[in-house]
Amino acid sequence: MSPTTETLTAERILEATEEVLRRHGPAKATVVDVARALGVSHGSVYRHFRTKAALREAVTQRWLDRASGRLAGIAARDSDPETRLRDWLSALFEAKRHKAGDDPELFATFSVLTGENSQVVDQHIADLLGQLTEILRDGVARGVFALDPAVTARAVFDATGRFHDPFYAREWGRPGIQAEFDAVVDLLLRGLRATGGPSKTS
Amino acid sequence: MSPTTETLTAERILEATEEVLRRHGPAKATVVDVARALGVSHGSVYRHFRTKAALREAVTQRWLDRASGRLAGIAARDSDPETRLRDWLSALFEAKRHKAGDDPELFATFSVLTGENSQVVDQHIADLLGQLTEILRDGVARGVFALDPAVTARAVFDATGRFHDPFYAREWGRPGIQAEFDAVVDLLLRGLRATGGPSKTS
DNA sequence: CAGCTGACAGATATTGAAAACTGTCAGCTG
DNA sequence: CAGCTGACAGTTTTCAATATCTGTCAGCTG
Repeated sequence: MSPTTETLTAERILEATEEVLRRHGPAKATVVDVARALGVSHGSVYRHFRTKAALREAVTQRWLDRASGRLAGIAARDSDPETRLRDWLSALFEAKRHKAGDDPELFATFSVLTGENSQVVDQHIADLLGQLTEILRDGVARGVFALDPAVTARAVFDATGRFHDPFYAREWGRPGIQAEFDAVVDLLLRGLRATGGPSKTS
Repeated sequence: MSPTTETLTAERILEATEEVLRRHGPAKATVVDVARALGVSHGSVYRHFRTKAALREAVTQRWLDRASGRLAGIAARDSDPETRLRDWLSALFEAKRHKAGDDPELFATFSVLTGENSQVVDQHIADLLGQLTEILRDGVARGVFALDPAVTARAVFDATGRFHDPFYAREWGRPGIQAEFDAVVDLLLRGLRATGGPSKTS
Protein backbone atom coordinates (compact mmCIF):
# COMPACT_ATOMS: atom_id res chain seq x y z
CA MET A 1 0.00 0.00 0.00
CA SER A 2 2.97 2.34 -0.11
CA PRO A 3 2.56 5.00 -2.82
CA THR A 4 5.18 3.56 -5.12
CA THR A 5 3.64 0.08 -5.00
CA GLU A 6 0.06 1.26 -5.39
CA THR A 7 -1.62 0.00 -8.56
CA LEU A 8 -1.54 2.34 -11.52
CA THR A 9 -5.01 3.79 -12.03
CA ALA A 10 -6.40 6.39 -14.43
CA GLU A 11 -6.99 8.58 -11.39
CA ARG A 12 -3.34 8.47 -10.28
CA ILE A 13 -2.21 9.24 -13.81
CA LEU A 14 -4.52 12.26 -13.97
CA GLU A 15 -3.14 13.58 -10.69
CA ALA A 16 0.43 13.15 -11.87
CA THR A 17 -0.46 14.83 -15.16
CA GLU A 18 -1.91 17.84 -13.37
CA GLU A 19 1.27 18.08 -11.34
CA VAL A 20 3.48 17.88 -14.42
CA LEU A 21 1.36 20.51 -16.17
CA ARG A 22 1.64 22.75 -13.12
CA ARG A 23 5.43 22.34 -13.09
CA HIS A 24 6.38 22.37 -16.76
CA GLY A 25 3.49 24.15 -18.47
CA PRO A 26 1.40 22.82 -21.36
CA ALA A 27 4.08 22.99 -24.05
CA LYS A 28 6.71 20.92 -22.21
CA ALA A 29 4.50 18.45 -20.37
CA THR A 30 5.26 15.12 -22.06
CA VAL A 31 3.90 11.65 -21.50
CA VAL A 32 7.43 10.61 -20.58
CA ASP A 33 7.41 13.25 -17.82
CA VAL A 34 4.14 11.92 -16.46
CA ALA A 35 5.47 8.34 -16.47
CA ARG A 36 8.67 9.44 -14.74
CA ALA A 37 6.65 11.26 -12.05
CA LEU A 38 4.82 7.99 -11.40
CA GLY A 39 7.94 5.82 -11.55
CA VAL A 40 6.66 3.74 -14.47
CA SER A 41 7.50 3.47 -18.15
CA HIS A 42 5.58 5.64 -20.56
CA GLY A 43 4.14 2.52 -22.18
CA SER A 44 2.09 1.96 -19.03
CA VAL A 45 0.43 5.32 -19.34
CA TYR A 46 -0.74 4.35 -22.83
CA ARG A 47 -2.52 1.34 -21.27
CA HIS A 48 -4.94 3.80 -19.63
CA PHE A 49 -5.10 6.60 -22.20
CA ARG A 50 -4.95 5.77 -25.90
CA THR A 51 -3.22 9.03 -26.85
CA LYS A 52 -1.61 12.06 -25.28
CA ALA A 53 -4.58 14.10 -26.53
CA ALA A 54 -6.99 11.79 -24.66
CA LEU A 55 -4.99 12.27 -21.48
CA ARG A 56 -5.05 16.05 -21.78
CA GLU A 57 -8.74 15.92 -22.56
CA ALA A 58 -9.41 13.93 -19.40
CA VAL A 59 -7.47 16.43 -17.29
CA THR A 60 -9.43 19.29 -18.87
CA GLN A 61 -12.73 17.57 -18.18
CA ARG A 62 -11.81 17.04 -14.53
CA TRP A 63 -10.98 20.71 -14.11
CA LEU A 64 -14.16 21.89 -15.78
CA ASP A 65 -16.34 19.43 -13.89
CA ARG A 66 -14.98 20.66 -10.57
CA ALA A 67 -15.80 24.26 -11.53
CA SER A 68 -19.24 23.28 -12.78
CA GLY A 69 -20.05 21.43 -9.57
CA ARG A 70 -19.46 24.46 -7.36
CA LEU A 71 -21.81 26.60 -9.45
CA ALA A 72 -24.48 23.90 -9.48
CA GLY A 73 -24.79 24.41 -5.73
CA ILE A 74 -25.78 28.02 -6.25
CA ALA A 75 -28.15 27.28 -9.11
CA ALA A 76 -30.01 24.78 -6.92
CA ARG A 77 -30.56 27.20 -4.04
CA ASP A 78 -34.05 28.25 -3.01
CA SER A 79 -33.45 32.02 -2.80
CA ASP A 80 -35.35 34.37 -5.08
CA PRO A 81 -34.29 33.93 -8.72
CA GLU A 82 -32.97 37.44 -9.17
CA THR A 83 -30.54 37.13 -6.25
CA ARG A 84 -29.65 33.63 -7.31
CA LEU A 85 -28.83 34.72 -10.86
CA ARG A 86 -26.71 37.58 -9.54
CA ASP A 87 -24.89 35.24 -7.14
CA TRP A 88 -24.34 32.65 -9.84
CA LEU A 89 -22.83 35.16 -12.26
CA SER A 90 -20.73 36.70 -9.50
CA ALA A 91 -19.45 33.28 -8.44
CA LEU A 92 -18.54 32.43 -12.03
CA PHE A 93 -16.66 35.71 -12.44
CA GLU A 94 -15.08 35.56 -8.99
CA ALA A 95 -13.85 31.97 -9.44
CA LYS A 96 -12.21 32.74 -12.77
CA ARG A 97 -10.76 36.04 -11.67
CA HIS A 98 -9.37 34.44 -8.54
CA LYS A 99 -7.70 31.60 -10.43
CA ALA A 100 -6.29 33.91 -13.07
CA GLY A 101 -4.91 36.32 -10.50
CA ASP A 102 -3.63 33.71 -8.08
CA ASP A 103 -1.54 31.59 -10.39
CA PRO A 104 -1.38 33.10 -13.87
CA GLU A 105 0.84 30.34 -15.22
CA LEU A 106 -1.52 27.59 -14.18
CA PHE A 107 -4.41 29.57 -15.58
CA ALA A 108 -2.54 29.97 -18.88
CA THR A 109 -1.99 26.22 -18.91
CA PHE A 110 -5.68 25.70 -18.30
CA SER A 111 -6.51 28.11 -21.12
CA VAL A 112 -4.29 26.24 -23.57
CA LEU A 113 -5.88 22.94 -22.63
CA THR A 114 -9.43 24.26 -23.03
CA GLY A 115 -8.41 25.70 -26.39
CA GLU A 116 -7.38 22.23 -27.52
CA ASN A 117 -10.49 20.43 -26.36
CA SER A 118 -13.42 22.29 -27.87
CA GLN A 119 -15.57 19.17 -27.58
CA VAL A 120 -15.16 19.04 -23.80
CA VAL A 121 -15.51 22.80 -23.45
CA ASP A 122 -18.73 22.77 -25.46
CA GLN A 123 -20.11 20.19 -23.07
CA HIS A 124 -19.05 22.34 -20.11
CA ILE A 125 -20.75 25.39 -21.59
CA ALA A 126 -23.88 23.36 -22.26
CA ASP A 127 -23.78 22.35 -18.60
CA LEU A 128 -23.50 25.97 -17.43
CA LEU A 129 -26.28 27.02 -19.81
CA GLY A 130 -28.42 24.28 -18.28
CA GLN A 131 -27.88 25.74 -14.81
CA LEU A 132 -28.67 29.26 -16.03
CA THR A 133 -31.78 27.99 -17.77
CA GLU A 134 -32.94 26.38 -14.52
CA ILE A 135 -32.63 29.65 -12.64
CA LEU A 136 -34.52 31.52 -15.35
CA ARG A 137 -37.20 28.85 -15.62
CA ASP A 138 -37.76 29.07 -11.90
CA GLY A 139 -37.94 32.86 -12.20
CA VAL A 140 -40.59 32.61 -14.90
CA ALA A 141 -42.54 30.11 -12.78
CA ARG A 142 -42.51 32.55 -9.89
CA GLY A 143 -43.53 35.40 -12.15
CA VAL A 144 -40.44 37.57 -11.65
CA PHE A 145 -38.86 36.92 -15.07
CA ALA A 146 -40.34 37.10 -18.54
CA LEU A 147 -38.87 35.67 -21.78
CA ASP A 148 -37.97 32.17 -22.90
CA PRO A 149 -35.54 30.59 -20.38
CA ALA A 150 -33.29 28.66 -22.79
CA VAL A 151 -32.89 31.49 -25.30
CA THR A 152 -32.36 34.05 -22.58
CA ALA A 153 -29.87 31.87 -20.71
CA ARG A 154 -27.74 31.91 -23.83
CA ALA A 155 -28.13 35.69 -24.13
CA VAL A 156 -27.10 36.23 -20.50
CA PHE A 157 -24.13 33.92 -20.91
CA ASP A 158 -23.04 35.64 -24.13
CA ALA A 159 -23.50 39.11 -22.69
CA THR A 160 -21.29 38.32 -19.69
CA GLY A 161 -18.57 36.65 -21.77
CA ARG A 162 -16.12 39.41 -20.98
CA PHE A 163 -16.27 38.29 -17.35
CA HIS A 164 -15.81 34.57 -17.78
CA ASP A 165 -14.09 33.90 -21.09
CA PRO A 166 -10.40 33.17 -20.30
CA PHE A 167 -9.46 35.24 -23.34
CA TYR A 168 -10.25 38.36 -21.31
CA ALA A 169 -8.29 37.23 -18.23
CA ARG A 170 -5.70 39.98 -18.60
CA GLU A 171 -8.45 42.60 -18.11
CA TRP A 172 -9.76 41.07 -14.88
CA GLY A 173 -7.02 42.74 -12.87
CA ARG A 174 -7.92 46.25 -14.01
CA PRO A 175 -9.42 48.66 -11.45
CA GLY A 176 -12.85 49.39 -12.96
CA ILE A 177 -13.67 45.80 -13.82
CA GLN A 178 -16.03 45.16 -10.90
CA ALA A 179 -18.04 48.29 -11.74
CA GLU A 180 -18.27 47.18 -15.36
CA PHE A 181 -19.45 43.74 -14.30
CA ASP A 182 -22.09 45.29 -12.04
CA ALA A 183 -23.26 47.63 -14.81
CA VAL A 184 -23.74 44.73 -17.23
CA VAL A 185 -25.52 42.54 -14.68
CA ASP A 186 -27.78 45.41 -13.59
CA LEU A 187 -28.72 46.10 -17.18
CA LEU A 188 -29.42 42.42 -17.88
CA LEU A 189 -31.54 42.03 -14.74
CA ARG A 190 -33.58 45.09 -15.70
CA GLY A 191 -34.21 43.44 -19.04
CA LEU A 192 -35.20 40.15 -17.46
CA ARG A 193 -37.82 41.48 -15.04
CA ALA A 194 -41.40 40.65 -15.90
CA THR A 195 -42.74 44.12 -15.07
CA GLY A 196 -41.36 47.51 -15.92
CA GLY A 197 -40.51 47.92 -12.29
CA PRO A 198 -41.45 50.44 -9.59
CA SER A 199 -41.64 53.46 -11.91
CA LYS A 200 -45.37 54.20 -12.03
CA THR A 201 -47.59 51.41 -13.41
CA SER A 202 -47.55 48.23 -11.39
CA MET B 1 3.49 62.94 -62.77
CA SER B 2 3.74 59.28 -63.75
CA PRO B 3 3.27 56.97 -60.73
CA THR B 4 6.93 56.01 -60.49
CA THR B 5 8.03 59.64 -60.50
CA GLU B 6 5.38 60.85 -58.08
CA THR B 7 6.83 62.19 -54.82
CA LEU B 8 7.01 59.77 -51.95
CA THR B 9 4.35 60.68 -49.39
CA ALA B 10 3.24 59.08 -46.13
CA GLU B 11 -0.05 58.37 -47.85
CA ARG B 12 1.57 56.43 -50.70
CA ILE B 13 3.64 54.45 -48.23
CA LEU B 14 0.54 53.55 -46.25
CA GLU B 15 -1.22 52.34 -49.37
CA ALA B 16 1.77 50.23 -50.38
CA THR B 17 1.99 48.84 -46.85
CA GLU B 18 -1.64 47.77 -46.92
CA GLU B 19 -1.02 46.06 -50.23
CA VAL B 20 2.05 44.24 -48.90
CA LEU B 21 0.15 43.18 -45.79
CA ARG B 22 -2.67 41.90 -47.96
CA ARG B 23 -0.25 39.88 -50.08
CA HIS B 24 2.28 38.56 -47.57
CA GLY B 25 0.43 38.64 -44.24
CA PRO B 26 1.59 40.37 -41.07
CA ALA B 27 4.48 38.05 -40.24
CA LYS B 28 6.30 38.39 -43.58
CA ALA B 29 5.52 42.00 -44.45
CA THR B 30 8.88 43.76 -44.16
CA VAL B 31 9.89 47.36 -44.65
CA VAL B 32 12.10 46.16 -47.49
CA ASP B 33 9.01 44.70 -49.20
CA VAL B 34 7.16 48.00 -48.86
CA ALA B 35 10.13 49.90 -50.31
CA ARG B 36 10.42 47.45 -53.20
CA ALA B 37 6.69 47.83 -53.97
CA LEU B 38 7.25 51.58 -54.22
CA GLY B 39 10.48 51.29 -56.20
CA VAL B 40 12.55 53.10 -53.57
CA SER B 41 15.17 52.06 -51.04
CA HIS B 42 14.01 51.10 -47.57
CA GLY B 43 15.95 54.05 -46.15
CA SER B 44 13.41 56.35 -47.77
CA VAL B 45 10.55 54.75 -45.93
CA TYR B 46 12.32 55.52 -42.66
CA ARG B 47 12.28 59.19 -43.63
CA HIS B 48 8.47 59.15 -43.20
CA PHE B 49 8.05 56.59 -40.39
CA ARG B 50 10.61 56.42 -37.62
CA THR B 51 10.16 52.68 -37.04
CA LYS B 52 8.44 49.68 -38.52
CA ALA B 53 6.11 49.71 -35.50
CA ALA B 54 5.08 53.29 -36.25
CA LEU B 55 4.27 52.33 -39.83
CA ARG B 56 2.13 49.41 -38.73
CA GLU B 57 0.45 51.62 -36.18
CA ALA B 58 -0.43 54.19 -38.82
CA VAL B 59 -1.95 51.50 -41.03
CA THR B 60 -3.98 50.20 -38.10
CA GLN B 61 -5.25 53.66 -37.28
CA ARG B 62 -6.33 54.24 -40.88
CA TRP B 63 -8.30 51.01 -40.87
CA LEU B 64 -9.98 51.74 -37.57
CA ASP B 65 -10.79 55.34 -38.48
CA ARG B 66 -12.50 54.22 -41.66
CA ALA B 67 -14.65 51.77 -39.67
CA SER B 68 -15.40 54.37 -37.03
CA GLY B 69 -16.47 56.93 -39.62
CA ARG B 70 -19.13 54.70 -41.11
CA LEU B 71 -20.69 54.10 -37.70
CA ALA B 72 -20.59 57.78 -36.82
CA GLY B 73 -23.07 58.33 -39.64
CA ILE B 74 -25.60 56.08 -37.95
CA ALA B 75 -25.01 57.53 -34.49
CA ALA B 76 -25.75 61.02 -35.82
CA ARG B 77 -29.07 60.06 -37.39
CA ASP B 78 -32.30 61.61 -36.18
CA SER B 79 -34.37 58.40 -35.89
CA ASP B 80 -35.70 57.30 -32.51
CA PRO B 81 -32.87 56.28 -30.18
CA GLU B 82 -33.99 52.67 -29.81
CA THR B 83 -33.94 52.04 -33.54
CA ARG B 84 -30.70 53.96 -33.86
CA LEU B 85 -29.02 51.89 -31.16
CA ARG B 86 -30.22 48.69 -32.78
CA ASP B 87 -29.00 49.85 -36.20
CA TRP B 88 -25.66 50.93 -34.80
CA LEU B 89 -25.01 47.60 -33.08
CA SER B 90 -26.20 45.70 -36.16
CA ALA B 91 -23.93 47.75 -38.41
CA LEU B 92 -20.96 47.11 -36.13
CA PHE B 93 -21.63 43.37 -36.11
CA GLU B 94 -22.44 43.22 -39.82
CA ALA B 95 -19.31 45.12 -40.84
CA LYS B 96 -17.04 42.86 -38.81
CA ARG B 97 -18.77 39.67 -39.82
CA HIS B 98 -18.66 40.67 -43.46
CA LYS B 99 -14.95 41.45 -43.36
CA ALA B 100 -14.10 38.27 -41.45
CA GLY B 101 -16.15 36.11 -43.82
CA ASP B 102 -15.09 37.84 -47.03
CA ASP B 103 -11.35 37.70 -46.68
CA PRO B 104 -10.32 35.72 -43.59
CA GLU B 105 -6.61 36.20 -44.23
CA LEU B 106 -6.86 39.97 -44.41
CA PHE B 107 -9.02 39.93 -41.31
CA ALA B 108 -6.42 37.81 -39.50
CA THR B 109 -3.79 40.33 -40.56
CA PHE B 110 -5.96 43.12 -39.19
CA SER B 111 -6.40 41.20 -35.93
CA VAL B 112 -2.67 40.78 -35.49
CA LEU B 113 -2.09 44.48 -36.11
CA THR B 114 -4.76 45.56 -33.62
CA GLY B 115 -3.26 43.16 -31.10
CA GLU B 116 0.06 44.96 -31.45
CA ASN B 117 -1.29 48.49 -31.12
CA SER B 118 -3.33 48.56 -27.93
CA GLN B 119 -2.85 52.31 -27.70
CA VAL B 120 -4.56 52.92 -31.04
CA VAL B 121 -7.22 50.31 -30.35
CA ASP B 122 -8.02 51.88 -26.99
CA GLN B 123 -8.55 55.20 -28.76
CA HIS B 124 -10.80 53.50 -31.30
CA ILE B 125 -12.86 51.89 -28.55
CA ALA B 126 -13.11 55.23 -26.75
CA ASP B 127 -14.39 56.68 -30.02
CA LEU B 128 -17.04 53.97 -30.38
CA LEU B 129 -18.04 54.39 -26.73
CA GLY B 130 -18.46 58.11 -27.41
CA GLN B 131 -20.87 57.36 -30.25
CA LEU B 132 -22.82 54.91 -28.11
CA THR B 133 -22.96 57.42 -25.29
CA GLU B 134 -24.38 60.03 -27.67
CA ILE B 135 -27.20 57.71 -28.71
CA LEU B 136 -28.01 56.88 -25.10
CA ARG B 137 -27.82 60.52 -24.00
CA ASP B 138 -30.27 61.45 -26.72
CA GLY B 139 -32.50 58.59 -25.60
CA VAL B 140 -32.47 59.86 -22.03
CA ALA B 141 -33.22 63.41 -23.25
CA ARG B 142 -36.24 62.09 -25.16
CA GLY B 143 -37.36 60.07 -22.16
CA VAL B 144 -37.15 56.64 -23.79
CA PHE B 145 -34.02 55.46 -21.93
CA ALA B 146 -33.16 55.51 -18.25
CA LEU B 147 -29.68 55.05 -16.67
CA ASP B 148 -26.42 56.96 -16.94
CA PRO B 149 -25.36 57.21 -20.62
CA ALA B 150 -21.59 56.81 -20.21
CA VAL B 151 -21.74 53.86 -17.78
CA THR B 152 -24.45 52.17 -19.79
CA ALA B 153 -22.66 52.70 -23.08
CA ARG B 154 -19.76 50.72 -21.65
CA ALA B 155 -22.13 48.01 -20.42
CA VAL B 156 -23.80 47.71 -23.84
CA PHE B 157 -20.42 47.57 -25.54
CA ASP B 158 -19.12 44.93 -23.14
CA ALA B 159 -22.28 42.84 -23.37
CA THR B 160 -22.09 42.72 -27.17
CA GLY B 161 -18.37 41.90 -27.23
CA ARG B 162 -19.04 38.45 -28.61
CA PHE B 163 -20.38 40.14 -31.76
CA HIS B 164 -17.62 42.62 -32.40
CA ASP B 165 -14.43 41.43 -30.73
CA PRO B 166 -12.24 39.89 -33.47
CA PHE B 167 -11.32 37.12 -31.05
CA TYR B 168 -14.77 35.62 -31.66
CA ALA B 169 -14.57 35.91 -35.46
CA ARG B 170 -14.52 32.14 -35.97
CA GLU B 171 -18.01 31.93 -34.38
CA TRP B 172 -19.56 34.54 -36.66
CA GLY B 173 -20.03 32.00 -39.41
CA ARG B 174 -22.11 29.63 -37.29
CA PRO B 175 -25.80 29.23 -38.10
CA GLY B 176 -27.48 30.47 -34.92
CA ILE B 177 -25.29 33.54 -34.50
CA GLN B 178 -27.85 36.07 -35.78
CA ALA B 179 -30.48 34.74 -33.39
CA GLU B 180 -28.02 34.98 -30.51
CA PHE B 181 -27.20 38.55 -31.45
CA ASP B 182 -30.87 39.44 -31.61
CA ALA B 183 -31.52 37.81 -28.24
CA VAL B 184 -28.75 39.81 -26.57
CA VAL B 185 -29.81 43.10 -28.17
CA ASP B 186 -33.48 42.51 -27.29
CA LEU B 187 -32.54 41.83 -23.70
CA LEU B 188 -30.35 44.92 -23.50
CA LEU B 189 -33.02 47.15 -25.03
CA ARG B 190 -35.58 45.85 -22.55
CA GLY B 191 -33.16 46.83 -19.80
CA LEU B 192 -32.59 50.27 -21.25
CA ARG B 193 -36.20 51.34 -21.60
CA ALA B 194 -37.36 53.99 -19.17
CA THR B 195 -40.79 52.38 -18.65
CA GLY B 196 -41.83 48.77 -18.70
CA GLY B 197 -44.48 49.61 -21.24
CA PRO B 198 -45.05 48.02 -24.66
CA SER B 199 -43.12 49.18 -27.69
CA LYS B 200 -46.10 50.09 -29.87
CA THR B 201 -46.58 53.74 -28.93
CA SER B 202 -44.38 56.17 -30.84
C1' DC C 1 20.70 71.24 -50.38
C1' DA C 2 16.44 68.29 -49.81
C1' DG C 3 15.68 63.98 -50.62
C1' DC C 4 17.34 59.55 -51.69
C1' DT C 5 20.71 55.63 -51.66
C1' DG C 6 23.08 51.63 -50.10
C1' DA C 7 26.61 49.78 -46.86
C1' DC C 8 26.71 48.63 -42.20
C1' DA C 9 26.01 46.84 -37.08
C1' DG C 10 22.99 44.69 -34.25
C1' DA C 11 18.65 42.18 -33.84
C1' DT C 12 15.43 38.75 -35.64
C1' DA C 13 13.96 34.94 -38.51
C1' DT C 14 14.89 30.69 -41.18
C1' DT C 15 16.80 26.32 -41.84
C1' DG C 16 18.24 21.67 -41.34
C1' DA C 17 20.60 18.29 -38.59
C1' DA C 18 20.31 16.22 -34.09
C1' DA C 19 17.58 15.14 -30.00
C1' DA C 20 13.30 14.08 -27.87
C1' DC C 21 8.77 12.52 -28.03
C1' DT C 22 4.60 9.67 -29.41
C1' DG C 23 2.49 5.47 -30.02
C1' DT C 24 3.21 0.24 -30.81
C1' DC C 25 4.26 -4.22 -29.54
C1' DA C 26 6.97 -8.53 -28.60
C1' DG C 27 8.56 -10.30 -24.72
C1' DC C 28 9.57 -10.20 -19.59
C1' DT C 29 8.01 -10.60 -14.71
C1' DG C 30 5.59 -11.64 -10.42
C1' DC D 1 -1.47 -14.37 -17.72
C1' DA D 2 -2.43 -9.40 -16.56
C1' DG D 3 0.22 -5.81 -16.36
C1' DC D 4 4.54 -3.66 -17.23
C1' DT D 5 8.87 -2.76 -19.86
C1' DG D 6 11.91 -0.82 -23.21
C1' DA D 7 13.42 -0.91 -28.07
C1' DC D 8 11.72 0.85 -32.25
C1' DA D 9 9.70 3.66 -36.44
C1' DG D 10 7.84 7.84 -37.55
C1' DT D 11 6.92 12.50 -36.16
C1' DT D 12 7.78 16.78 -33.70
C1' DT D 13 10.86 19.87 -31.21
C1' DT D 14 15.24 22.04 -30.27
C1' DC D 15 19.30 24.47 -31.28
C1' DA D 16 22.96 26.59 -33.59
C1' DA D 17 24.59 28.24 -37.97
C1' DT D 18 23.10 31.12 -41.61
C1' DA D 19 20.36 34.48 -43.86
C1' DT D 20 17.39 38.36 -43.65
C1' DC D 21 15.69 42.38 -41.62
C1' DT D 22 15.70 46.89 -38.94
C1' DG D 23 17.34 51.29 -38.18
C1' DT D 24 21.39 54.63 -39.02
C1' DC D 25 24.11 57.64 -41.56
C1' DA D 26 27.84 59.38 -44.66
C1' DG D 27 27.77 60.57 -49.03
C1' DC D 28 25.57 60.86 -53.81
C1' DT D 29 22.29 63.17 -57.12
C1' DG D 30 19.25 66.29 -59.57
